[in-house]
Amino acid sequence: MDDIDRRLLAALQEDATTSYAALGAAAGLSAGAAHERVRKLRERGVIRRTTVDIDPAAMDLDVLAFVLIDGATWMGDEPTSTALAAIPEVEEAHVVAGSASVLVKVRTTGTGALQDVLRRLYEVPGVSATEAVVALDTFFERPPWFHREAKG
Amino acid sequence: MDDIDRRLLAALQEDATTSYAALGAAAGLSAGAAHERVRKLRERGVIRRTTVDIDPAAMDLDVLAFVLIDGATWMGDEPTSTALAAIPEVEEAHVVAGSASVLVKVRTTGTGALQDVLRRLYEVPGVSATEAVVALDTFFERPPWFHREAKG
DNA sequence: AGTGAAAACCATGCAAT
DNA sequence: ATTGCATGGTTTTCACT
Repeated sequence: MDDIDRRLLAALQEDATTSYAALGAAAGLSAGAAHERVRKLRERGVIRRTTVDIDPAAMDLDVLAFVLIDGATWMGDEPTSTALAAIPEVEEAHVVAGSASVLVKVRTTGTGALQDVLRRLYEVPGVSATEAVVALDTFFERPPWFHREAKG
Repeated sequence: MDDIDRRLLAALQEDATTSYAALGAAAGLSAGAAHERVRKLRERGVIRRTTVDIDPAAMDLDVLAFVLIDGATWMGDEPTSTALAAIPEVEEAHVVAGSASVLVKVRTTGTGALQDVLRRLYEVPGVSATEAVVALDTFFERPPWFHREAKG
């Protein structure tokens, strides 16, 4: 993981359709060498997948909320993860430190669907209370490590 | 935005390196037609970008926190957005309803760097208090609308 | 809007360094 | 690990439907 790798990752994160020739030019490498480095970045799991970023609004996902979940029992284990992953509207789930046990990010088509997700969250074993923080406007959402300078 | 578009989006979200021939086969279309559909999805902004999903741990981003920000003044406008976007460690920023004004998602290389981000957050005009909820473990993080069945 | 084929372009493998 | 080149596959265009 050197400077060249970081430059390749920055270019790919911005536009993964960039050709290996252009990628090489951006990193000071030939197309073949760029190809080989990217192959290894995938192999090592640094690049987890190549994907498309879809506008949630186009999918009618207009309501975003963060839900702080209090647990009556320990919720940091596998069964909780599986139960939360089974709810498609739950985009992220994290075990957190603080008064809450788990924090989930939820995206739904409306407030009615959000209410339904909260109902399903209460059916997850251990959940004793929830507090929803509803987003009114999203300033921005960007990938981790986006556009940061590749510094040695 | 019909069933075919949803099938194309689902396939691309799972693996954006899929060829148009394979994409067409998955959606019941020729390669040319699949290409044209995807071109239009990009044009309409449904597909915002083609990108790579990078493992944060590979970038030494080991600490994740959600910070609830209280504001002494109205923070729902442009200057706040710009000030928050200027902090690279801030991955997301949302105006929220509830006791807090803004919620940000922050990823840093350690607790020291997190403390530094909190310091910079206090320098954003209007910020009167912050409450950080630190993630101990991430169950999962997936794209919006991931892997949902394309139903009419 | 979709098809099928042609043409331009790119990914991928390889010999050499 | 990188280069330059060859080749096969893919993207992209186009006339037709």
